[in-house]
Amino acid sequence: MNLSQHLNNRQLEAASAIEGPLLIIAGAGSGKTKMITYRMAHMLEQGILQSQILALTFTNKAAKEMADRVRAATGKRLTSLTVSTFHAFGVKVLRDKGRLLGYHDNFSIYDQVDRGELIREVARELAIPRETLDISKVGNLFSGIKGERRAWGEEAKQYTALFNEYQAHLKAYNAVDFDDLILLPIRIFEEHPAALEEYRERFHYVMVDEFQDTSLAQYKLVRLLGETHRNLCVVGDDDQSIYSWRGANYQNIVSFERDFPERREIKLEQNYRSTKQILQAANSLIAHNKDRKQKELWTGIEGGKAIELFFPENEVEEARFIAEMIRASMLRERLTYDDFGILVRTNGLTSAIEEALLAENIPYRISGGTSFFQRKEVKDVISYLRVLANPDDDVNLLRVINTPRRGLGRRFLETMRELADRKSCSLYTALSAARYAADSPLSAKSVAEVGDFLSMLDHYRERLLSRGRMAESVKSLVDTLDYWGFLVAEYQKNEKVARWKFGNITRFIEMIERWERDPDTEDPSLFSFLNRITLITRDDDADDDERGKVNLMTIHAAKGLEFEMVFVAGVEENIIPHLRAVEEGNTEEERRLFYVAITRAKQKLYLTACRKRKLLRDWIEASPSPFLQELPEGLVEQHIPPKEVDAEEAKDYFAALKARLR
DNA sequence: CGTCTCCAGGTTTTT
DNA sequence: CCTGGAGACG
Repeated sequence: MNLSQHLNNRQLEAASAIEGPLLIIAGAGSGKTKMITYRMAHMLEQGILQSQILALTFTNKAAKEMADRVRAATGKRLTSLTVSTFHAFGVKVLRDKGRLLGYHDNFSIYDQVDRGELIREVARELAIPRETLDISKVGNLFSGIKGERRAWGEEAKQYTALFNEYQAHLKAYNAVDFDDLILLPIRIFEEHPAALEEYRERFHYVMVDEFQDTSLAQYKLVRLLGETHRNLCVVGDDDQSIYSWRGANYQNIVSFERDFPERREIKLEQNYRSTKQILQAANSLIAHNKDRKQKELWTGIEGGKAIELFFPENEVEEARFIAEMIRASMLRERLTYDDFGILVRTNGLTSAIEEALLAENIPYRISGGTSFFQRKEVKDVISYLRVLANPDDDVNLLRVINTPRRGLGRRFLETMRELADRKSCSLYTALSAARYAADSPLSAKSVAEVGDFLSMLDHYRERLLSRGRMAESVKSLVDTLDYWGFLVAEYQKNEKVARWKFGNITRFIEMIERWERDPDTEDPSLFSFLNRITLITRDDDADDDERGKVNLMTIHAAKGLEFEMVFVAGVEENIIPHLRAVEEGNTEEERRLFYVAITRAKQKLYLTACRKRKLLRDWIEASPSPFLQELPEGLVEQHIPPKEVDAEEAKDYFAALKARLR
């Protein structure tokens, strides 16, 4: 393979530096993925074994894309190359070595919904009044503490007892939360040097993509693995760090420089994606951030068109404008649907746009929002599977014990929880005991119901844990539960909804079947299936029929993607930058977010800022985003409809914008 | 004792 | 607009 044929000098330098620590600062659109692909292909060509390489990414999509591209470049089957997200890697380590910390390999993984339910449950046990507890806030606090990005401050201290109980419950349920997937591997490696040694021996070459999005804990994990052989390559762009709320800390770039002083540093600054106009706008915007590594992105792409800024009356107008613009440009510019990206700050902003696209008959795909696996009906089935895999998982047992209804209600559960607390055992154990106990505190009717429930679980546990034909067993389970009858009863007024929901379950079962039959699935067991789907948010299974559609998504979801034509909707104060972020003092991150949005565009960028917008129930006046002032004058063509000019003029900001236009 | 119905409250980004 | 909790009914 001749690298210099495909890569520019900087890229070539990065791709050929295999030994020793390497820091690559890769600007937006600088051919990062290409460089990584060739770097990996080059490594394999140099005789490095697939099994010696560990590549860590942030999203499943990125992992899949990287593997696909390396496969395409080398033409090899990648049987033992590890390309995985941090969390998926954590699962692997935990399944491999979790026993060292007392975990069984059927552990459950809790997402933040489960986490919230567990916190609620623990708070109930500790008799903490519900109204004093903001579940999601406490959940974030716990996550922050576990990820070492928050300390036990004054206001946090009041939750110490709750936290300790939360942790104890997780352990008792043989469950881990997302933070544990990083933390527990670190603990395993710190407490069991032999395990660490084994992993260091195995992975001689470690690579991290989107390094600016790693958390402190993730960096610690990577450092542990790479400390001895020091073949650690990290690739990132501090200007695209947009996940600080989830613990991402681009200061890790500085830490890396400190921990690996002999590192080489390479900057990729040539942009192959966007026109001069777009790149200039992006550069000038991001220059307003104080805290960044100096770099100057440049492009050779000439002949670009102006960025255009429109001010629709409200979000319905905005959506219609975008839909019409797409229709018109398809003909004019000879573009196809998938050349368009519509980016928004929050998921809530997609609905008006969806409606307009539907009305215009424009096929679209939407990513983000509640994922397929979070839908209630799917989650119900998954909860059953989790309980079958791990009966001590109280959170999931609670979710299914009365769904569909079997007359085991609030009072019954209170009795059972009391019993479980008293014997300090799991609910499942308490149920099993109550079923046969002579002095059972339950009514005969409840005992009979519990008996049926447990027998049913036993039956399906046996079926699902023995190898093979999972999909069939799940289908049978759904039939036995009469979930269809349950849905019909639940949505009497709306049979369509019931049918749609059942359709989702059918789809879910088909997914199991496909996964089960896929020869690439290493371990087609219930455990590995459950672990896998917890870590999938987007429905990445459905990528075949998604071609030829307009892409509607949040800016976060758009990172790493590019489109010929990009619309950024809702470029308004309190949205970009988001009000909550500004309150928390994260304006710089919001600027980076806008930077990411702008740099997705190859040829043409449209920005829209509504005059009015419906918030909750009422209409509010909206103002254009202050970031618009940071774009260079003359680059942005502004379209203010003449009739609108007087009424809003009172808004001084708007007047300022208008003045600049003339 | 369990279920149904109505009402209030709340929406940043996601592995 | 959807969810979770409180109170009425069966």
